[in-house]
Amino acid sequence: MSLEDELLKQRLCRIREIQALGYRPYGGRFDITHAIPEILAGFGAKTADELVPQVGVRIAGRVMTKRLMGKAGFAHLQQNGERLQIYVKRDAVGERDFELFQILDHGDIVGVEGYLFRTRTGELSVHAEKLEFLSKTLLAMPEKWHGLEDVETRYRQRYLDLIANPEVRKVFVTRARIIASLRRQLESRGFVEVETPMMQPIYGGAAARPFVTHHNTLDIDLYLRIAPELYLKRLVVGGLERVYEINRNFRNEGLSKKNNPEFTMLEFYQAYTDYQGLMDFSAELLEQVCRDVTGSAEVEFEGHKLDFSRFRRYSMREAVMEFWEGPNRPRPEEVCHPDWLLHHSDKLTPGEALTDIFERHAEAKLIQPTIIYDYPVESSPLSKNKPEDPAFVERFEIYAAGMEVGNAYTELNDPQEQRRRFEMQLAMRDRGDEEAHQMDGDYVRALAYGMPPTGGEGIGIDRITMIFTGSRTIRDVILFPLLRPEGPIDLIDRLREYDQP
RNA sequence: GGGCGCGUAGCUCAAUUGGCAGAGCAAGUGACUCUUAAUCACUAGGUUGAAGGUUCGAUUCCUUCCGCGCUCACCA
Repeated sequence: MSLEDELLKQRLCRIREIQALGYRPYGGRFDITHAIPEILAGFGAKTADELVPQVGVRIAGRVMTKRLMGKAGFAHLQQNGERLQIYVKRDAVGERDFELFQILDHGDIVGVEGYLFRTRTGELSVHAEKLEFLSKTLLAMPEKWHGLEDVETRYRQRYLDLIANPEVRKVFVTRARIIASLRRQLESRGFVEVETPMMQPIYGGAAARPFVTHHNTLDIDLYLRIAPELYLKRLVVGGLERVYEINRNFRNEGLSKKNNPEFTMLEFYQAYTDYQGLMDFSAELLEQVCRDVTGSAEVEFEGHKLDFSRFRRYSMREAVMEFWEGPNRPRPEEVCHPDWLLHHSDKLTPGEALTDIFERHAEAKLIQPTIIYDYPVESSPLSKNKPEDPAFVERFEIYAAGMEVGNAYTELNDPQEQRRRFEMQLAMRDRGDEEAHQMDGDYVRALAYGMPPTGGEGIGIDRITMIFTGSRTIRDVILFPLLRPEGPIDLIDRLREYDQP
């Protein structure tokens, strides 16, 4: 019999002992007067004298440590990532509660009624007068000193990660604050939050391979969306002139430190502005997120201090010249010249070559928050051309920590030009490009009713969360990142074996 | 999908050139009414990810498979 098996049997026995003492092993409602973090915040600075007269409290939490010394003992209860000590003395709680305390295991969840005091060593603690049992753990907690290190277990059993590693909880609280900051800022500027289809008959708005699913009643294949873009712009046509969505996109592509197949995007559209207007707005938006989350306009990421109060701005051509690696740094006339571009890339068109060169030379060096603007038309079928240079579009991307975190452009609102762009994409698709856009007839029809001049932008929530939480991998900012399925969980068989009604 | 690396007790980690698989925490028993990584004494716990091979002998070397990580490709 394995040790784990032995432990499970012991714990199942404990359930009967708990019942024999008159407690429910999986208890019910327990009204608390304070959450543990509230007690620490409200009373953490009070001296022993200031805790007189007695401050009565009812608290609840998970037993994380326990020190039993004959007829008294201490334990730390954890709630919402913070710990408070309780002192349980037989003379104070009575025989029955003390017997319960003696058989508590690490990981059990209990309620405690008592009063606040300071121990001889000065730690704020609850002097217990009554215990209630709330929930039994059947499995061993991770090691109390080192926590849970195994990355696979951390991702597969995130609940254990959250119990054992308080800093993990902070990452996800910060993620929620980032999203709240964005919502607050957008709402204050009159943006309306909407939800558009996740399941789409035609996928568009980005270049990516989709996931396919099937609807039985209609007997049609549907795609999980790769972007909400084309639906949000339909709404701008309909008069929702400031509109946004924060939701999941799905792309059937490889996994990496920066990519998870499902990820969260903010997309917003604002009528009557253009990409220049959005550059200023983006810088304000992200600086405010940084201030809301860190308290300043700077955040530390892998040894760099990223300053969100000063966005740098380069055109893509300027960036190639500025960040060129090696000798023969190109001159302005070279980065504009098709022959030079095609000579320095194996791509087939000057525009694709410029993008390729930019990605190879510059992208990883864009550590400080940076805006790169003016993209070649080839990779941007939904953006408006630059009037003075139709080979380029009014588009920019936001980089920070060497990652692309945002993408924005002046929206193409000419239906005739949009039809031509879609047909170019169809030609690329015929040549085998799976990621080329499909023709979206209804989207062109919507544009044909007239869409106001509009700027639109997408910001990768997971990636900015990485930056604002100092996370090296996207898996550390997604609660349940995609892993290969685990196979049968043998706990189920063992529970069945030991099941006694 | 390619390359490289890792997988040892529930958890965190050791194990010399291929030579009896170990420690701390967690668990069990006992002592202890201000401890805090509680302490002290004793006890138990392993198909070294799986299968095969080389060898007198494999955690260690080889092959295949499984899982994870890094990286490249794909992709923002």
